[in-house]
Amino acid sequence: MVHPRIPFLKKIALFAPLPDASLERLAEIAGLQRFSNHGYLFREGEEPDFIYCFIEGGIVLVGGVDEREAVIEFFGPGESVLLPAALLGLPYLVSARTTSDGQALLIPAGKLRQLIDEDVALAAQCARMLSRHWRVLIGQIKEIKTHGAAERLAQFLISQSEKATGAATLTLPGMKKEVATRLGIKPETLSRTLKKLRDYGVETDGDSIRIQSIERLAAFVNSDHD
Amino acid sequence: MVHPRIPFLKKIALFAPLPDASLERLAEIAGLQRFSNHGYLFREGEEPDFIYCFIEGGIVLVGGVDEREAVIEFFGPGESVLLPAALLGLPYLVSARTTSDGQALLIPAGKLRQLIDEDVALAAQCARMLSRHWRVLIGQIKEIKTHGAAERLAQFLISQSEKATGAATLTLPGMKKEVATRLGIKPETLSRTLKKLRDYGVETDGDSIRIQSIERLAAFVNSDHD
DNA sequence: TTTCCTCCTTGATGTGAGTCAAGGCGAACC
DNA sequence: GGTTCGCCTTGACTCACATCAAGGAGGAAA
Repeated sequence: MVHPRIPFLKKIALFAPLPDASLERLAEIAGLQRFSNHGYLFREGEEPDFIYCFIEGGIVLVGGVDEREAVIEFFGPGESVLLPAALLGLPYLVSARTTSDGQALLIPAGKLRQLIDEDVALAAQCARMLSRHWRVLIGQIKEIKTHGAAERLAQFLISQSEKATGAATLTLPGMKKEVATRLGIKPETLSRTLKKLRDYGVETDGDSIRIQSIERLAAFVNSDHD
Repeated sequence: MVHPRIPFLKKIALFAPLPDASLERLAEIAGLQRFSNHGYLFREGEEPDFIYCFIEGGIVLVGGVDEREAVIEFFGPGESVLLPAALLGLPYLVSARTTSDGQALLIPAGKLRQLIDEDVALAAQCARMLSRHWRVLIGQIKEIKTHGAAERLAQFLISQSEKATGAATLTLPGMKKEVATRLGIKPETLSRTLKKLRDYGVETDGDSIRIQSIERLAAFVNSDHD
């Protein structure tokens, strides 16, 4: 008798590699929830109730408020957020705004904290996933500190395209103004910078972007162009 | 018969909360090593051999090379680095330059990867420590994206002082030029910015800094001062 | 003492991105 | 249809920080 939520758990990178026994324990406590676009799933400063694992649709993690808002990263299907806050039982450092309709698995933070002290497979997998997140953030910090706006945008576009070579088409994971603060720039600057990248084979049409050659863009990122 | 390296392990935040059984397993594989100032402990791109836990002295984590160098963070006694790379078995994303003489516990990455799949206490503790690091990095990203140079410097000085109120004296954790890139600015700008902060009660004398009132500095960070 | 470093500071000038302000464009609604 | 509203783009101007260039201060070695 397999639990009906197991197939959903298998879609989440954090849980997919776990043995059946662990998955079943998680399935017991997990809940499925729909959400709609342009809302907040949770806000900075709140106590951690759940971790969110996205089955469909996605969110953008933002820190700070209004004019001092910093977009940390976009998250979509298969990804999960809030593990750090849940494990430590500390208030969220960020808010999550939905970027589309969708549904998410919610795992209660308290129960997860219990499980992690009893289940090696789960604990080890959490550590590995957190390690991956750490590396993503390090990459972002290096990029902000060492590259200008145009290079950061180019790198971001490359990271958003699944392919690693040739031409690619992608859809921006959120509104342009969210993409702008993800890159640490203003919407006006994003607009101008996208125009500059036309010279390097980047065509824009609304929130859909076409890269003529990923290699060419990548060359631009790594060039010193003094 | 207690292992002689256990007292050292107890000084490391990552391991301190672990039960004796876990500590003994770690003690078996750990080694103690001295290092001297102005050298590299490891470099970006290398395969992970060890995680480094600092007993005495410290390092600065830097990404990139030379003129495109980004200082990620300073680490000192009780702290540890490279857990993410070790757990995933992926090449280092950063290099470590020593900022003083000192000694570190080295834990072999391969052995640690084995242990973590067998020892719940260790795995859970790694997950918690990685969660803490995640939150530190998120804080840094928010700060870079939402605050100007003077505010970032002020916040950094506050974070470096142990106290949370009143007056404080602190020593910069590295050379001024390293502090500068930690803040995402140039050494010249750091110099000028420190001068500006004199108006807010920050006195500089070489690498030693005196803050007259932490509350006053904190107020400056959070003010919009338009 | 001298030279020769390396690190830091200071001043003059340059520039990338921010700010301010106007308008375009599509979606939703009456 | 027309109106409104939110998102994006564009242009003119500003400013924070970078760059370039010239010392100064301290330490090490001869």
